Formats: sequence, structure tokens, C-alpha cells
Amino acid sequence: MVSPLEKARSNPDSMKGRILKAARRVFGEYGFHGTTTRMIAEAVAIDISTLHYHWGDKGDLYEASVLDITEDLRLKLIEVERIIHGKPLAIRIDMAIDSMTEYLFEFPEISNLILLRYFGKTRPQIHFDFHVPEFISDIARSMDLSRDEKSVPVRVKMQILTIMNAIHNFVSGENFFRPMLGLEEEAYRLRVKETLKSIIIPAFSGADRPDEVTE
Amino acid sequence: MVSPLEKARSNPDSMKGRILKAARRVFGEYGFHGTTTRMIAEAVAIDISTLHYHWGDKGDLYEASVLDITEDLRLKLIEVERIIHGKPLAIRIDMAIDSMTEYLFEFPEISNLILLRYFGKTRPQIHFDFHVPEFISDIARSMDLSRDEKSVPVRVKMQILTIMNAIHNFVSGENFFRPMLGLEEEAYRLRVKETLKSIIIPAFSGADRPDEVTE
DNA sequence: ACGGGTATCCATCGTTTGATGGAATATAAG
DNA sequence: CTTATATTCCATCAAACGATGGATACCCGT
Repeated sequence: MVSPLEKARSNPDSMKGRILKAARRVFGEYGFHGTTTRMIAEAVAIDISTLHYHWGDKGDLYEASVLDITEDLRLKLIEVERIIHGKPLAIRIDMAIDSMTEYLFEFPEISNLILLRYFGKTRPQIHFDFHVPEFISDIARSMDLSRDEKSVPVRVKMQILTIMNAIHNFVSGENFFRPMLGLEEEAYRLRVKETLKSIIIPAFSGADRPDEVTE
Repeated sequence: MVSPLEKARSNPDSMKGRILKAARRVFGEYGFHGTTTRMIAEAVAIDISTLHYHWGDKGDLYEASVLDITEDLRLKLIEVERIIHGKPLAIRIDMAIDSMTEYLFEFPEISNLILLRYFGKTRPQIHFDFHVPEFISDIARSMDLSRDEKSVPVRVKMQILTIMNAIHNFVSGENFFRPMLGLEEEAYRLRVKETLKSIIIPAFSGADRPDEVTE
């Protein structure tokens, strides 16, 4: 038996898939409490009861949305890892930044949902304890940033966290930041990549000091 | 005539001030739509009608909260500028990071509210067009990062944006990131400062290339 | 053509939420 | 003490929201 989420992912044009796609976007824009099931239903041009028929209650659909974008991100990370494998560090960083940035600008709801989950709580009564995997250590290993195969130093983890968050920030906050900078859309995206590289590359080229406490 | 916000700021123990303080915190945690006026009233242990009596409707109180934390941040930036004035670049960066990080960890609702405003929309019907000043150019000038007195290059603006956002991210996302890193509270805060410096200082020491397009 | 499962919509319910009117209480001034 | 003003609470409303039951339409194998 396949889960509802797998069904929706394997058939994006089905009603399940169309609802999920809209839910990702709307939840990403307005957050859990700012989103109403009616808003999602209207985006798909269906009745709310159809939505509940396919996805259960609001919390279930939200959970499916988060797991869906997480899976997308996981697949993209694997793809990037495959592409940069074996290349020198500077090239790896450059290509990884380009790939991830372009991808997230194309699907901004991924960054939106992740950041809103980081920074905004849901009501205390509601309990979302579904498991969302973390990718920091995987990124560290695929970028070959830590010598030790098993444990990634905290310092490296935090650097990666900083970078990933910076990308999400620029993607998700475009509506705020772009007017502040007076840039057009294309120029903004170029500048984002440029800025990220200008910050990361110097930081990681001097990263040859011995690893410290790992946990 | 003084505005309600000025009254509340000048007298934090008044009912207006107590409500505002609670509103900042709750709006920062749950966002605009995730916050109910009842939650705020309960935090102050008063009736909702008392809240409306002092602050009008929910949107007005939210606006006051945002303006309030913005003013706090502005004052803190001025204080930091005064402290670091005249010192060499590396020291300026070091002290500014320390000050801002410690301050925001002490009043995390500032970071919370800023980030939720960046990344989450409010419903289309509701219109918050009150003006919130941006501080990036002020920071650039007080850090003396741009040669030109008047216009700050986009590159510098984006670097500052990256740093400020990184601080807000670590402060506001502590509940997510700290368990990921397996750190205690104090260790986390030390690591945050360390990480930020390790990223910024190398990036800005090579920052002697000529300024580019400014806007 | 028909029957049975699947999918969609309409109408509606109970609750939560933002907001207010009015009574009750506190505060201050004369 | 009396009166006027400012503040707080209780009761309540209308709208919005999440959710469901039941009727209707669709699909497909036989």
C-alpha cells in the first residue's frame, strides 16, 4: 500500500497532486495559521470538502506539504552531489551554490516552508511530531568538508547552516530585499549567487585548521 | 500630543506598556495570524476588551509591536556605532557582532518579528502599509565599509543583509538549530558568535576592490 | 446498459475569533 | 462627599474557520 503522499507525488496531475501543489505554495506564503483550507481549495478551484476528502484535516495536509518539499530538497541534494563529485573544492562550492540557488528560486515554496517552520510556532494545542530529516551532515560529507567520515564538527555544521539559511533567506525574502537593493529580478538572482560565493569561498579556503569538538 | 506607542514606550509598567510587551512576544512567536487577541490578553491576565480599549484592533497592536521593536533596534544600532567608532576594522566587526548577538539573544522577539515579516505574508485583504525604516545603509556607514559617503554599493548592502539575517536566524531558530548541533544554551551562543566572525572577517578583509554599481 | 465504487459539490454545524456595548469599578478633582 | 473621567470586566454578536453528512455526478468493468 502506498501512502497518500507517494500517490500524489507519483501523479502530480491527479486531484491529490494538484491540491498538494497548491497547499505547498499557500502554506509557504501565509504559514499554517495564515492559511485557510478555503484558500487552498479556491486555488485549485474545488470545494473544501473535496480537499478534506483527499487529505483529511488541515494538519495532515500541512504535514504532507512539509514532507513533500523535504523530499524534493533531498532529491536535489543528491543530484547536486552527483554533479560535483570529484571536483576541486572551489569548483564544488561554486557549482553547489549555483545549482541550489537556481533550484530554490524556481520553487520558492521550499524555502518559504522551511523558514516558516524554523521561525514561527504553531499553536501549543496542535502537535506536529512527524519526523523531518536534517541534511546538514549529508551536505558536509558530500562537499567533503570534514575529514572524519563519521562525525561532522560543530563548526562545519554551523557554517553550512549559515549558508543554507542565507540562500533560503534571499529566496524567500525577495519581495522585501529586492526593492531595498533596487534590483531587477534577474540582477537580484545574480547578485545573490555572487554574494554567497564571495562570503563562503574565503571562509572555507582558510578552513584547514584541525577539527575541534565534534559534539 | 504623544502617540499611543510613545506613551507605552515611556511608561513600560502602564497597562499600555504591559500589553505591548506581551504582544511583541506573542506576535513574534506565532506570527500575525497565529496570534489571537485572547492569547495576548491572557499573557497580561486581562480581558480582551481592555486590550482593545488601549490599542484599538489587532492590526493596530501589531503595527505598534513592529514599530516598537524597530525603534529598539535603531537605538541599539546607534549605541553600537558609538562604541565601535574610530576602532580598526577587525575590532569593529568583532565588537559589533558581540553586541548585536548578545542583545538579540536577550530580546529574541526582535529577530522573531523581523523574520516573520520578511518571510510570511498576511492575508491579502489586510493592508499594513505603515513605514518601517531600513538600517542597512546606516550600518554600512557606521562600520565604514563603503568609501563613498552617500551611496552604499549593492555588494556591501547584500553582505550586511547576509550577516544581519544570519544573526536573526540563529537567534530566532535556536529551538531548531540547537538540538541539531547538540549544544547547551551558552555553548550555542558562543558558537554563533564564533561562526559569524569566522565567516565575516575573511570576507571583509579582502574587501578592498573598487566599488561597483551602487544602485 | 447497468451497477458499484470513486469523486465532487451543496448545505450546514459547532467552534473560534475579532470586536463592541454597557455595567461596574477605580481614580482624580473640586 | 460628589461628580466626572478613565479604566476594567462581563456578556454577547457577527463573521470566519475547520469539518462533516448526504445528495449528485462521474468512471469503469462487465
